[in-house]
Amino acid sequence: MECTWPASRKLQEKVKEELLRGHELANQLRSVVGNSDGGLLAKGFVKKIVFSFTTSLSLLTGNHESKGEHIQVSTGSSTFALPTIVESSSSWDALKTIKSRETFTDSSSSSKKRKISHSWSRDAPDFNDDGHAWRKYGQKQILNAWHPRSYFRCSHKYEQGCKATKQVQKVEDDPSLFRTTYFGNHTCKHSLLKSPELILDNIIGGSPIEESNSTFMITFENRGGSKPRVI
DNA sequence: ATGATTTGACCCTA
DNA sequence: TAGGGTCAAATCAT
Repeated sequence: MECTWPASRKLQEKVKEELLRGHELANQLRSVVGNSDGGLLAKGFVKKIVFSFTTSLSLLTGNHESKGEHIQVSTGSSTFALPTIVESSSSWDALKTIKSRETFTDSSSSSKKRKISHSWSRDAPDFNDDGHAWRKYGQKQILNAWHPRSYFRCSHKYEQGCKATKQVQKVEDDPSLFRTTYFGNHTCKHSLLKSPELILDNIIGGSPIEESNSTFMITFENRGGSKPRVI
């Protein structure tokens, strides 16, 4: 009956920290690459990013034995599986905090809605600091969720055909945080980069990551812009 | 007056 | 058919 909630939560917090850090560094890397050839600076950032994600993945794979369940993480060009860190039978709530409906698909889950191939989500106290102009076009109460989900599209959708959208929902465990899930790339002129994709070598595989030969791509739909914006 | 938000209805997908 | 995603008219804010 009782689950391993506290331990899992602590772990999740750590993982979240690391992933956010990775994202932060990725943004810096994009700036560097965007302004110049990159070179050594870019390499340094890439190393740090790799380390962040390595730490996260080690936490996910090292301390908790998989029971055969996996979360599929779609990164656009590739999909890899991570073992879940919750007990399969004990904690639906915990599972919910980890799995975004669109970002992750669980083979045993009953998630019904459309599959989204490019998405990325983050938890932050402020959901409107991503440097883009968004326009809210809907809000819905979601089944089994305490908080409604808000739907935003790029303000330049019609003038420039930008297809970027995002969904914002309060984190159930921590209502002071907003979980923002981004879909699609910004194609509007205000975007600094067209497709912020990072290809990282030596990541993942389930084995020591430094020694892995696999390659995977991380796609961030949001950009660390500087333009203050209003929703 | 204009643009943004709200909200109920409708559409689409699993 | 249920439920998430989007539309669009009404309302609100500037």
